[in-house]
Amino acid sequence: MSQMQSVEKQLREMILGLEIGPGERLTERWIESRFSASRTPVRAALLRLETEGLICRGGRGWTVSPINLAELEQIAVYREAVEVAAIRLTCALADRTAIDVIEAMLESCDTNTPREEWHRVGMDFHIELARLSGNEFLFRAVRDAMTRLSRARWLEVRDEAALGRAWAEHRAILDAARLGDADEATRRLSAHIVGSRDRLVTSLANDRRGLRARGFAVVAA
Amino acid sequence: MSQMQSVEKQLREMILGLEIGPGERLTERWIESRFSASRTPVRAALLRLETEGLICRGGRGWTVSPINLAELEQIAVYREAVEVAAIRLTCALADRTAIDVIEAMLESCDTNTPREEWHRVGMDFHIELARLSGNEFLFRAVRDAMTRLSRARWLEVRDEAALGRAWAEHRAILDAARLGDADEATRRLSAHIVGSRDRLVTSLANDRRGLRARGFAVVAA
DNA sequence: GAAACCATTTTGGGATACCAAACTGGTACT
DNA sequence: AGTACCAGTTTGGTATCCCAAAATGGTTTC
Repeated sequence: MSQMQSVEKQLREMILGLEIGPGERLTERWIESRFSASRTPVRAALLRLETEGLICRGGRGWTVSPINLAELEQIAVYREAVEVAAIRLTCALADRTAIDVIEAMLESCDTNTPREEWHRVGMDFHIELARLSGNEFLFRAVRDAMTRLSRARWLEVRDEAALGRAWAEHRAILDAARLGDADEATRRLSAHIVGSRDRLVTSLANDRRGLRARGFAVVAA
Repeated sequence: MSQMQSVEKQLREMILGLEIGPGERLTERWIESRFSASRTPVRAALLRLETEGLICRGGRGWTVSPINLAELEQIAVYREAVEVAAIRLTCALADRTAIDVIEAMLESCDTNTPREEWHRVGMDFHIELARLSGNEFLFRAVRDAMTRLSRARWLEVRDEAALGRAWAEHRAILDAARLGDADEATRRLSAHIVGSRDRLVTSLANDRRGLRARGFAVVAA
């Protein structure tokens, strides 16, 4: 793997894992020394992460994108449109057995599963479901949207009940899709996404003070 | 403007303007000398154009993305989902007077207008309509999709009647949106996009031989 | 004490040198 | 004639150096 890819991957993981907090400043020189790479691959990696929305140019220098509540709401609208289109395509497929693979993914989570795994599976559910549509653009759109939501979802305070409810909603969506009932699957998926958005934004808005205290920039617009 | 932006802009225009044909190979050194820039900004520009899908890594070196018929069909599905979501938001707006600006854009085209202008307005119609939704992600999605479709649409053989029909469809979409009739606007928009896609793919598939003879790579998948 | 000013440092943007891998063209051998 | 092989060239990937602009911090001035 080239240094460019290596730096990009590691830096993305640090940002998504909140090892570098939202709003923190980045300098090319720091990254350079941190990953023992020269500036050329570092700059290439920064350019790519910028298009992913994980970092942005903050006047002079680079900034890890703050968590933006208005943006989270817009992303929810966007992903709803795209995920609905994807599941409608999937419901129209003759062979929908691949849905079982996604269901198995859900089943692999139980009360002993670490929170980090729940988080990953929760994202992958939507991403893999979009992949089934066979449409590369719908798939990428969902994957990119989930990447942008990842940090906010990790910060969201979710109790055991909320996790279980989301899990059940995922199951219900799959059940409708397996039967090829596009309208029902769409209704359930839309409700799930809208519900997720509301809980997410509410949770972050409430914790905004605490998150800022931990050094995480959470902005309203 | 930085050299990076300058190279990116000029190279994008050359690709979209088919001055560099689909499928052609690019070398960093050629671009370097062509635009009198060093490899650093050239490399940055290439990385950005890659994320736009205008160029791709072809094993060794860079290749101007071929026109891919299967991809065009997938993009049509994608943009339909996104544009429909956008126009529904727009129809729900209290103030829809901005629609008149788009209508004025359409009106500026008549039989004396050069073909290039028709092409640009045809794209901008969809982009600006998406912008009205106020959702940055829907807007970007439409803009990026139209960028990817741009070269193919330019190559499409369209007679006077087809241009007029598309123009009338655009008008009809605006009329429904202005009244706030989301369902009717959606129906007309969907039909328009599906029709465009069919004409586009059919036209390119028929002309594939001729296009290849002109040095334009047109692939089926 | 605050504000204006200037020297120093830091930073991103750009230029260039170097390298290993891949490609090219020709040659020798069968 | 065809094929295997090899030297030379080209190319993207990387490291490093330079530069102008912006930030920084201390000092002077009012």
